Amino acid sequence: MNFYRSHNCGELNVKNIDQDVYISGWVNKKRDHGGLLFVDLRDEYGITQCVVNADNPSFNLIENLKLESVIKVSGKVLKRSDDTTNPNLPTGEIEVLSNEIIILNDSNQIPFQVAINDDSPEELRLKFRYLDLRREKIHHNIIFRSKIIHSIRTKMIDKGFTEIQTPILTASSPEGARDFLVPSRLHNGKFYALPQAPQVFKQLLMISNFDKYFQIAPCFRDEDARADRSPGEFYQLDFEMAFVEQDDVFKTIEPVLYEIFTEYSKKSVTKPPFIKIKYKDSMELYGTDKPDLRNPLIIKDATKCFENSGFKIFENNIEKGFPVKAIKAPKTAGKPRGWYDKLNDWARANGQKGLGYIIYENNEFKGPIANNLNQENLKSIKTLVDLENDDSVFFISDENTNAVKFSALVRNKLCDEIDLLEKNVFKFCWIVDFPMYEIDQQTNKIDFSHNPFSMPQGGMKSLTNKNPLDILAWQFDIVCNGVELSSGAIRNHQIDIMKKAFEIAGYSEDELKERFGSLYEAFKYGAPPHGGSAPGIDRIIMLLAEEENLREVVAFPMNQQAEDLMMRSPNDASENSLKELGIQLRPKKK
RNA sequence: GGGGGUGUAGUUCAGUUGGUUAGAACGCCUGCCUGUCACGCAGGAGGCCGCGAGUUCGAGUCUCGUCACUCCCGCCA
Repeated sequence: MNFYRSHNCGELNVKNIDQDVYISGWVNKKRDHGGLLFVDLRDEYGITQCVVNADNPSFNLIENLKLESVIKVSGKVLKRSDDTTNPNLPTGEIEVLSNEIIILNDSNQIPFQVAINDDSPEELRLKFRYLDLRREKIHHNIIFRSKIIHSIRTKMIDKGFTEIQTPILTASSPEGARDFLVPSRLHNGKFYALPQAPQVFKQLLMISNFDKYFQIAPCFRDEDARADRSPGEFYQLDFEMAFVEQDDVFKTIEPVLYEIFTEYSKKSVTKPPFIKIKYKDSMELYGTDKPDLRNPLIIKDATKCFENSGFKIFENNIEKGFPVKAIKAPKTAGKPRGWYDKLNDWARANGQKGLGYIIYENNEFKGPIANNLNQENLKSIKTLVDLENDDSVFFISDENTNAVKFSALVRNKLCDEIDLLEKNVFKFCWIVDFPMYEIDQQTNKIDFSHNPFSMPQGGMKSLTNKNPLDILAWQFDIVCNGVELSSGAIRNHQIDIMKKAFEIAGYSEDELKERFGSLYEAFKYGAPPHGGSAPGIDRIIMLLAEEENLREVVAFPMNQQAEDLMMRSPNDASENSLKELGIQLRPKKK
């Protein structure tokens, strides 16, 4: 009890009848009957109807008060008559008959409705984020976020993890994204970098004999945004364990994710152990390394079916070394011609020449491609994708990388079109056995395909004996409903293997020392084998809150251009600051 | 850096094949109203149709450019 409230706006009920109370909150709604005024007073805990009679000295004041003003209402709790109770409100059986009303802070005309959840322009919502955050849905998302993070923290600590903070102002580390730089005043011309992840620090903590480390870690990357990728900054459940193998990491984090997802959602959740899909298989079956397993469609390689088929377009492609991919669309033979045409248009809009298809109906193959093929080819296709009556099958042919990418799109599109996505379920899987190296598309040179911290499978033996492109890494991702939640690895903790790994990617020992100086040194003093992962907190919450966009689960997000419209960030630096930092601007020509 | 979508009142949206004075709902203002809870009734204000060119007798509508927001690709675990 203090000056402002004896109760909050959500707790009064029939037990409080006849009590003198005082409550404070925002004016959510007013209903003015001339001689009688209803005010819905709102705080975080609920809404209470306050009645203001015409003989109340504050009547005129409140009648003219703008919505979202903050007031304190003192009065008596009355039971509402049966015909005036509101079953939609927890406080709907009572009301507060106002006596004294104090305006604590009045509001200007609000730029968008707070009491109603309509679609306001995102630009306005971000500019007036404090108003937006009052609105029911997003307000609850932020509370939801807090609960989930609390729960994650408890579970990690219960599992024996130690929470440790690592520096924000640090040095550039070689994760691969662009760094945010912070100029140093004490060292003119030098810069701190914000961590892209606490990667190096968590490995150093392993070397420091912290057996199990975790942190709800802020990460900063200067890369372009997506709906599921905040520009600038985001949070990871960063964890690392000493003396572990890949399966130990899996066994540790699987129950945490399973429990979080079952506690905070009504959907059914994959039970541990989550299935493991090899990277290579995932690319082949789903065209992506983050497959949505709610989608039952799979991709088949139909290249052989079109060899010497008489269908010139694909045959020419095959001669160039391009594959043909096939995806069965079950029970779509009855779809009108327009449906197929529309998919064809969609394919063109996505940069393809078209989207071929064959319809299998009444034991006959139909459609433009079918007419070009002989029965033998058609039968091989039927067997390949297991065509049943009334199914159709779609074909993608392009240069391999494009074909794989586009077939993933087609797989999603068809699932969407035929409404095959399994509902009310979170489907987890591990993607494992990522390749250690890949060919850089631009330079045509061998480079690390993930980060260079991972241990190659087979260790030094693989590095010396195998074709680099055949070497797998102890590198894994966890994927849920097509969203990549995290990636992790068993790390490379041995200098000689590291030297060799870098040598293969074309980096000298000097470069290794330059980029990994701290780890390179530390590995000389007894580094335990270790590994870990870092699930994205924002993405987990986005999935659980069933939101399509990260901004809906972040209190103060930036827009897609990485601007904070409310704080007006980024902004110019004052001449004074620049001078002190020894920085002269070099404006880019547009 | 590239591609798609959107841009009309404070907000959500409608606006025909290019054709009078650009509409509706919510919000706002004024008045009325003692039982509403999406209160009701009557009246009213509010528009550089994102911006700039162009085509046309005539542009919210067509063309080009540009800006903003958003989604995607590139980039990024």
